[in-house]
Amino acid sequence: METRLLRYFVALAEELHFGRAATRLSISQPPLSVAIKQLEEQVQAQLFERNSKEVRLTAAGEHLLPRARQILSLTSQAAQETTDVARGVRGHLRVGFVGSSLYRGVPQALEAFQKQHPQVRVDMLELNSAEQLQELQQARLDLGLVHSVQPPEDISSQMLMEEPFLVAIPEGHRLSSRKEIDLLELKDERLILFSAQVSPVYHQRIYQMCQSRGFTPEIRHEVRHWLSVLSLVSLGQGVAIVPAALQRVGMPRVTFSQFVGDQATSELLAVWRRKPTNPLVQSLLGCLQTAVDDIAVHPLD
Amino acid sequence: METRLLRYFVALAEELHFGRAATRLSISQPPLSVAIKQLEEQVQAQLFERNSKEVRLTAAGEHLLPRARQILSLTSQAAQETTDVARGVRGHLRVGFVGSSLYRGVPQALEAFQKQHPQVRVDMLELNSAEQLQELQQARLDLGLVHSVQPPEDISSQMLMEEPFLVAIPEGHRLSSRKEIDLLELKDERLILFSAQVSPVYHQRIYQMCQSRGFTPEIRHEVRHWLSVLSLVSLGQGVAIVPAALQRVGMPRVTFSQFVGDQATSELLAVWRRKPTNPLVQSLLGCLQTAVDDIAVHPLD
DNA sequence: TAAAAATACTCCATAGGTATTTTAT
DNA sequence: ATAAAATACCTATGGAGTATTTTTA
Repeated sequence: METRLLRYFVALAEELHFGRAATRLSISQPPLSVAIKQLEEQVQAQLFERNSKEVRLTAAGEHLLPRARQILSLTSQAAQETTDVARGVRGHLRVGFVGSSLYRGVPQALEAFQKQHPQVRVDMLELNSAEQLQELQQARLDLGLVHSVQPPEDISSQMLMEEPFLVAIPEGHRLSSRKEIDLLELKDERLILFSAQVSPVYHQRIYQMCQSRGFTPEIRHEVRHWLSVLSLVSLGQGVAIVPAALQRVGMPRVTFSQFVGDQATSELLAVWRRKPTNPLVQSLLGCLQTAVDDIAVHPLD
Repeated sequence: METRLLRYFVALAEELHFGRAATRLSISQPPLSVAIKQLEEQVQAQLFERNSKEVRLTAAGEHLLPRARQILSLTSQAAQETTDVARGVRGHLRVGFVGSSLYRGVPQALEAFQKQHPQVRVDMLELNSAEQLQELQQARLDLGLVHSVQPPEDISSQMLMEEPFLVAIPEGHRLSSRKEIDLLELKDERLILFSAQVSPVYHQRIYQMCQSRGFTPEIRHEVRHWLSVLSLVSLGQGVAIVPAALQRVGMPRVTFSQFVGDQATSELLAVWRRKPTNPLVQSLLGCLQTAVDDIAVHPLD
């Protein structure tokens, strides 16, 4: 039962006149007669009771009509939607992100993207970098927002931002309000570290920074969320080495100081499958880059 | 977007291999390549990312796949159902009936019919004879069960049963337990008549019976349901002239007597549109005739 | 008798086949 | 180097057109 026959059937059922229905279909009357006969043979059912004066639907025709209409409408709808998905007007994106990206413009980027693409559903999944790469390769994720990694061959990546680590210090601490701090000054401080389990990349980088400066940091607290890190600093439980973006959280009783000289940086990368290319990924990437750059331009507003 | 292309698309989406999909579709590989390309042009979307080593769905393809499956399934379902409707296996019947038909085997006929056609929905509408004819002609009814009428040209009819009128008399009444009664004996009795509004045919016939015997019946009660007629008789409010089938109700304290000689009969006719013929109508007619005949054979069991 | 559906036939578009080329790993 | 998709080309089915016949109200 081809779509064409259903289209002809619906036209005839609505006009109840072969000539008029044929005109509406932009064909001549004989092929419509033939087509209807063919459809009737295919379903082994007479669909119309007809003579030279009138055309009426049979019970079987009455049964088919609403179904044919539904099928035709679903068909054109599916075609239109598919076009829209290809155009990037409509669709579904699954985006992974590391927790710190929330303080680096990602929420703003999402808001802008949703405004541009109201028909697109975006699902956000908080995962660490390694997990995101895995999910990407299994095509369970369309885009990842990760810390610096070596992306595999079939994964593209784009650096969104790179920012220095700062020291977060509680007010009243001996180092508080210092403009610059040497990493070595933190030697005997209680360090609040982000969980190695949740972000091994970050954890390892801090560790290596200290080691290369000649000391092993004393780890007191290991927490699973950046807000917890800042909270503990705020409560005077120690100092923390955090990406600069964390300044924007506005946590009370916490001051931030730069390191003397060049230090390792915290990176935010977007990663996605090289093929097949989902046009929405490119579009979202644009929003991300814009939002991230905006954040960088107004570092403390 | 023809059904054929959707079939090919689903096959390829499931096999993810042109050769295997083509085999499954019983065609060769090249026409499948051409067909997929054609579909992609129609929806202006690449549906598969493909090279000589692998075939994968794009986001647009992922979007289309479930919809294509649904459309194909609805299509074959609609075709099958339409065939069934034409065969009389499945469908929908709207049946009108006059109240008295409930005591003439119609419920039994329906039960038998439903057993034979579990996929058929039967809607019953209690209407008087004239209303049924109107509804039939507007195709809002498939079958009517009416009292004797002159059916119009485009309406077929079949006499289901014809039975004498009896006199229903309360126990203890002077005429009670009489085997035969002359109509004239009812001259001064209080007659309980069925509503002229609900059944003008019946009402008029009783009236004419009396008139032709030389008297005008005294009308005391005019009720809208046969059970009400019998109830009033049972309560000693009068006598009634009722179709013989009413004996089967088993109303207590009511006896039934025949009229002397030939009297007018109460008929039950089935009526239906001559065209288009719904096969279910013929089938239900068969059940009705059987059930009605059964009733006639066992008049008092 | 007249309006409309069905039939007869012709033509051409296109679905499908075979042979071959291109492509990507 | 090889497996697999794309392309080229041919054939034949069948969809659509015109002319005509049949049907029935």
